[in-house]
Amino acid sequence: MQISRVNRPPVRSVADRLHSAAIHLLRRLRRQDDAMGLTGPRSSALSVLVFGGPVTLGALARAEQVSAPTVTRLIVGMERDRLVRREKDPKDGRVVWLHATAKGARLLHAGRRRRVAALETDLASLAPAERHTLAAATDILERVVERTGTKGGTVRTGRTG
Amino acid sequence: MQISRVNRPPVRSVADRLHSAAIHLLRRLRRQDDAMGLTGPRSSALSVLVFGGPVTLGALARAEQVSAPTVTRLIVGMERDRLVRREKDPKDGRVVWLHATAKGARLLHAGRRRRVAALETDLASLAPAERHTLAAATDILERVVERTGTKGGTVRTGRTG
DNA sequence: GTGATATGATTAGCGACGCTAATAATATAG
DNA sequence: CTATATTATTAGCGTCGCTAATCATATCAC
Repeated sequence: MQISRVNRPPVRSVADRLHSAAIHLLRRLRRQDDAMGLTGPRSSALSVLVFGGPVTLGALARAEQVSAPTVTRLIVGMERDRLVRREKDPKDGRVVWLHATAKGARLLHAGRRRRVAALETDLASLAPAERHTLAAATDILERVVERTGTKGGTVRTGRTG
Repeated sequence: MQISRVNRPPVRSVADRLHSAAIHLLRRLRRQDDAMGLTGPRSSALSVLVFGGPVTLGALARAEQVSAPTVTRLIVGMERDRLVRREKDPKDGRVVWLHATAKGARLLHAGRRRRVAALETDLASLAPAERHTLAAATDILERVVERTGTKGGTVRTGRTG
C-alpha cells in the first residue's frame, strides 16, 4: 500500500509542535497504563494521592483540572477496587478526604515502573547531550504547567504513576 | 480550605516527569480545542489530513495510533460535519481515501491558532534561553515519537490542528 | 436563633473515544 | 476456483469528560 507522501513539513511554532509531540507521546504510554489495569486518569489521580495526599475531593478535581462529578465517579470505581479510601471530615461534614491504600500505592509504583521503562527505552537511543536537553526542558515545562494549571491550593499535581 | 502539604517531592526520572508534564499540558489545551468545537482527536486527525493527506483510513489509524473502528467512527462524524470527505479507491474497492475539506482546513487552522496562542502565553514568561531549550527538546521529542510511533507508512503524524 | 446564601459532594444523564469481536467486500495466492 | 489475506464497517461495551440539578452542611446577616 503506497501512501501519499508529504511534500514539505509546514513551518510550525514550538507551541504547536510541543502540543503534537505531547499527544503522541501519551498515546504510546497509554498502552503501558492499560497493561497494568490502571487507566491514565486513575493512575494520575492515584499519583496525587500517593505523593501529595490525603486530599479532599474538590482539591483533587482542581489538581487534575477536571470537574468534581468526574472525580466522584473516578473515586467510586477506585474505591470499589480498593485503591483508595474515602473518609468524612469530622469537623466539616461536607468534605471528603481521599487516601491511597497500600494496594493503590503498590499498583501505582508498578505502573509507573512500566511506563518509565517504556519511555526510557525510547530515550535510550538518544545522545547524552540530547537527554540532557530533554531533562532541562522537562524542568521548564513542569514549572509552566504547575504555575498555570491549578488555580489554588497546595496540592502537587503529580501524574507520576 | 487547608490542603495537606507535600513534604518533599520524590526523586523522579526524566521519563516520569516528562509523562506528567505532557498530561497536564494537554489538559490545559483541551479547553481551547473544545472552545472551537473541535475535539482533540478530531483536530489531530484533521491535522494529518491537511498536512499529510489524502490518506487511507487504515493509514490514519496507524498514524494516530488508534484502532480502525475508532477512526471509522471519528470520520463518520466529521464527514457529517463536512470537515472531511470519503472517496473509494477506483483500483482497490476495499480502501477509502480521506481528504480534508476547505471547511475542515479552515477550522483546523483556527483551532490551531487558538491553541498555540494559549500555549505561547504560558511560554511568554520564559527567558529566551529557556524557550530555546524547549525548542530543542521539541525537536528531539518529535524524532523519538515519530520513530517509535507509527509502525510503517510514510504519513506525517501531525496533530497540529 | 432563623432565614438566606455559599460551599462540597453526589446523582442523573449525555456525548466522545478507546477497545474487541464479528462481518462484509474485495484482492490475491495457490 | 477456492482459500486466504486485507480493508473497512457494524455492534456493543467501558471509561472519562461535561452540565444541570439535588442534598447536606456551614456560614453570614440580622
